[in-house]
Amino acid sequence: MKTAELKSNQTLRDIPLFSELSIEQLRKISSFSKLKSFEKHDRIFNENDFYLGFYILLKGSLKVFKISSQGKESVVHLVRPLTAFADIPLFEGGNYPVSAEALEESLALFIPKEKFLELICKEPEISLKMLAGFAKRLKSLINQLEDISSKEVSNRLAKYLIKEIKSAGTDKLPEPFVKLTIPKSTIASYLGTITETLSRAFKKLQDEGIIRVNGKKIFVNDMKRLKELAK
Amino acid sequence: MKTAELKSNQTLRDIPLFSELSIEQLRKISSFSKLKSFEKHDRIFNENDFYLGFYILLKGSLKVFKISSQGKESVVHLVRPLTAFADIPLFEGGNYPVSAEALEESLALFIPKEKFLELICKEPEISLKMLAGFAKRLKSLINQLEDISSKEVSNRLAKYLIKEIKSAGTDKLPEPFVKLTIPKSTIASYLGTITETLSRAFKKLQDEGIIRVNGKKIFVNDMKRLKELAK
DNA sequence: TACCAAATCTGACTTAAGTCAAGGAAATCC
DNA sequence: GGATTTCCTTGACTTAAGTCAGATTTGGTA
Repeated sequence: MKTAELKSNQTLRDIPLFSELSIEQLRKISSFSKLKSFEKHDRIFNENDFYLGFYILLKGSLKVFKISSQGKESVVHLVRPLTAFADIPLFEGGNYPVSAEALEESLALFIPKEKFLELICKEPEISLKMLAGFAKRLKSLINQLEDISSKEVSNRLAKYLIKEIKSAGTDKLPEPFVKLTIPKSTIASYLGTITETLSRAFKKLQDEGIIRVNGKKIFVNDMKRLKELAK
Repeated sequence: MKTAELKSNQTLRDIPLFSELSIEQLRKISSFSKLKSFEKHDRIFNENDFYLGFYILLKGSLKVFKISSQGKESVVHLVRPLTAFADIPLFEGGNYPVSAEALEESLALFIPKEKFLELICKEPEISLKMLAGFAKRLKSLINQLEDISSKEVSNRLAKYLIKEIKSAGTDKLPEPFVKLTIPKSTIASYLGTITETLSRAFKKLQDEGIIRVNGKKIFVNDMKRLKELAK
């Protein structure tokens, strides 16, 4: 990890959390936050590390995960740019409750706890934004929980693929597709399963003619049936 | 469901969310909130109902759940007194994302969305409390998710029993115990399984001499091993 | 290009948990 | 207090998914 310079306040403006702040306030945030860059496989923090502050991912992607007592990894969150992570302990106290690792070369803004809490007290608008962000994640965790306990792996995979295709923007093409940018082992863990089972789920969807797998590229032949499986 | 009168502002003071407000502010909250009482099995709201506001449970207990497309119930949250529920859409918009049903005779305070959002803008202290509440639930959902995808049913049951025993306050007795107040079918769904499997998990713990089951009363013979299973 | 290591896939097997069907126990209601 | 319904348990069976071991592919690098 190395520390870099924040190029402009425009970058800060793009972060939903800060979108409505004045130039003055953005300047203040720049003054106490730090840009940090990470190589693939770099650990950003470990579960139980002393909590110093939270991050906003600017570039790249990373996984947030826990290691169970039997040593099994559970991916809790896949983080994409402009999203905050490790913000939970800001308000709850305690150490980092999870670990985070870069999945590719990444850039994140580190915001120290104390300074941010001072800011939030002066600028209550931010706490409403924060509440909206938490609310969204609560909803998404509730859905993940429901999915994992009521659907089988191929259904969860279908849902994951649809989301990925949507965010890739190819969902309106005659043959929608995605290139998977994160390792299948991470996807497996995110879907609450293991690589072997995920591999079989891919095969199942392919054998049924719903998708076509070409290495890391997944093409959808039958979006209707994929959506049917996902719900 | 019938509407009752709020007895005093002291009740409001006991709610963590409102613990630091002035008498004046509490009076204001009383003025726009409504006490509602529910019989066992009463539905408080249904998934997709138009969102009107959130609740704080004062007495009794209830389950918050979703019904999957195959008709299976997933209990997401078991609500105990002085806890807020259905507060997520306050900040995210949309309808109720879950359903809620009373597990016994219960009493809840209903707080309408618009009035509450006005209050929160004037009183930013409340949003910090709210953030703390959300943070706690995010952590707990992350743990639930990890448990459900990495532990087997008897381990999850062990963890559940320990929590119940702690909140019953009998954990320091020579033979800690709890009386289960909610139906086993609800516990099963909360633990991400079905009644038959839960029943077998109880039996397994009993056969191993860890607990003793007497109808709805569970006695712990070997707390050490129960804790071992739970982690 | 050829090599190596990591990631992924495949097959054979095991196992935890779900399904179905039936019986027993508890709670609830006249 | 007996009947009825709801809840819980048990047994036999099926199945989805995990385990283990080995083969294959891929990507990065010399």
